Amino acid sequence: MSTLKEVAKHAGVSISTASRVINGKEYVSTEARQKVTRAIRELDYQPNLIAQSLVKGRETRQLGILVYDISNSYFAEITMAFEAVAYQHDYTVILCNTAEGTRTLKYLDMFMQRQIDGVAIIGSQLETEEISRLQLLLQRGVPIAMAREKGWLLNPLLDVLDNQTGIVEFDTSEGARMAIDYLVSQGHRRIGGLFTVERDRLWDDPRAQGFRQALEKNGLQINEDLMVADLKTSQSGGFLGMSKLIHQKIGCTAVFAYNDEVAIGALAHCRQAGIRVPEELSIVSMDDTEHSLYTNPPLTSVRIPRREQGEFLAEYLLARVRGKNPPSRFSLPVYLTLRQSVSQVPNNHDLGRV
Amino acid sequence: MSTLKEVAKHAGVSISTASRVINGKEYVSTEARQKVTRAIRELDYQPNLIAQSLVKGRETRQLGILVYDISNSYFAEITMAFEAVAYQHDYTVILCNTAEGTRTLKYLDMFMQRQIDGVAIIGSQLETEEISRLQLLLQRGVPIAMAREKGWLLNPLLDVLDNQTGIVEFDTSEGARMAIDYLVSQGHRRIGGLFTVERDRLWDDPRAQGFRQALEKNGLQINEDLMVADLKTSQSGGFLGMSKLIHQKIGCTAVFAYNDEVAIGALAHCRQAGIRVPEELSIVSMDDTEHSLYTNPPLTSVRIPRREQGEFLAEYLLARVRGKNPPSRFSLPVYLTLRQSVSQVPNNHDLGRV
DNA sequence: GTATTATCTGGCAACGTTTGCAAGGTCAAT
DNA sequence: ATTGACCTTGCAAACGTTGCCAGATAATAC
Repeated sequence: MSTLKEVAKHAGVSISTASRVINGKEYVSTEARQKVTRAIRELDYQPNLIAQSLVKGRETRQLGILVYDISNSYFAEITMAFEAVAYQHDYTVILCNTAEGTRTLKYLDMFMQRQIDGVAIIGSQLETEEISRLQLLLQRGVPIAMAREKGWLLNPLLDVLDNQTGIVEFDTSEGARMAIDYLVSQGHRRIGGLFTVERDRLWDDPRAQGFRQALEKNGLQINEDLMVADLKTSQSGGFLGMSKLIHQKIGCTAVFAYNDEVAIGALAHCRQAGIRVPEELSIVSMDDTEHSLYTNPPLTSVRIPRREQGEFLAEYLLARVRGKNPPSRFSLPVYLTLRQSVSQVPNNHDLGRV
Repeated sequence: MSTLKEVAKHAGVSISTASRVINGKEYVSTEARQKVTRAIRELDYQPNLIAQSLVKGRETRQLGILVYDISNSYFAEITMAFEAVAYQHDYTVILCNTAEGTRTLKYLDMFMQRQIDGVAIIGSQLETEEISRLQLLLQRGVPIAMAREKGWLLNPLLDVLDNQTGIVEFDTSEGARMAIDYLVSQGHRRIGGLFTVERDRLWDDPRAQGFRQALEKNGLQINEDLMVADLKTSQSGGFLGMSKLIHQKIGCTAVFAYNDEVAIGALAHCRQAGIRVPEELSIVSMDDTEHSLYTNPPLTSVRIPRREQGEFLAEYLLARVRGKNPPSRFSLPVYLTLRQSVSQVPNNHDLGRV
């Protein structure tokens, strides 16, 4: 493992000179420069970033990203965009999956120990202890950026962090309202919902809030039996949710799904149960991932931009690392992408089959 | 950013003693131990892993993973399993997406500079220059592990690496044969294929090889017009591929898709073109990701285990880091999962509609 | 009592860099 | 010739750890 010392020796110059060449500094004779360059090539020298980081204080050129579930393409695409930006700036990304158990806390500690340059958080709700770790990180000058849904009832401790972190947010409550409004405009009156929060915290979920608000606004009554909660955020969750909804024996003509994955599962269950979508049942969902284009039928879904999230997070952190003061707030618009999973309800069709 | 020195001072002991406490070494009085422990708590001390790595030589406790496309759930699941194992051993994972452009080379250099402890490679084919970088890595004692398909015509340079790296492999050619055999057993005689390699390298792809072999074995002739090549490995690729196949105007009753993503795209195109699957056209694919369960109809697909790949890669690297000599070869079985995307062809039904 | 061993502690060099500083050059202007 | 400005170079101190070594003290054995 060739070191700078070896390079210097091989080139017949001092370590300082070799260092200057490597860092492209001025005040080096062309002769010395050539000798060092050759030595570097001949020895396959690669600078030791560990030693560099140590002497430079911070500057490990590493960003950490806490993501809830990388196997969900929504998160995967955010992560990809994040990584792409980091790569362009010669930064490296440490990936942390936080779905199972309580990994977050340990990961945050690891970040501190690794003298990481910045931390991005996507899709994990934070416990009190984790927040205090984040505060420690901030105190030590490590920038933090988060992606989050507007409207969640946040741990009040988060307020302290609020104006010290970069935040990209999007209004899923508004998105849900748009989706429901659209369903109503198509004549739907009995609309079911598939949610992933626990039942007793149902109204904490902004998507559920939007769902409710839109129904109320349109003068429809809320029937909590039509709202399935506590599902896994996955296709299997949607599958199960749909079956539960059917067992309710309360007809609905449309279903709002928490996200595309859930909707895909729901779609699969409909198919198995012989329910035609959208003829007999309309479905809307959220995220608008690539999948929603290729389902049968393609899903009408609320678009939550993903690439933009990843890019904002990375760019914010990198700007902070450079000592700049970038805008710390970024609001992403959401909008409804119409496809074929929703159909109009005939006027006389009051009770859905489902 | 409290340092060990500060801890020592605060506790009224020497740095060495503080260090001993932190590393749980013997020969420390309980009194000293208590004082140091308290100082650590009061100062929120976290050891600086950068400094530790520097003095310990290697031991950065970081693994790098080069993965072709993290937004593909096949790769994502391998990555998740890899990360989970790393996490359990207090290792951190550097994520590198290699799909766009020539990132691999630069990433390998970054790995060297970061004194990484091990490298896993999934789904990227390696150029000559990249291989020589890998050799350098190996020379420097960095273990390497790869996941790969049997049967690819490999860069002969790879042979040199072969017995120095951990390799988990699976026979997709065999998988393709199983899939085709099954189609034939269901009476299919004209079978199309959707592939992602370039046309002129078509027979390099083991899946194409298996496709061909199975047809030949069953006495069916190969019609290259029924084999679409050069598709993107994505839903959009499958969508496009299916449309090309239809335009061939050569009827086929079944289609073999390169993987689930491609199959999902193909399915979507069928739907749009009004072709019923499996009644009018059967589809088989490979990977057997979670998606294949929830498509309409659920896909018959060749299972390529994912979690096992990620776990093997991580465990191999970690064992090597520990100086052990783990088995360096691991063959994963593939098998066909039957679902509803294939139907039997009536005896008299010779020409397919597609 | 001394010798031997076990336990505890602090000093110091090392890991591979960067960087401030001072010393030694060269060269043009005086 | 002398001055000063500017290049070029190497020395040495840092960065935060670990781990060897040598003292110091306490405990045990004779």
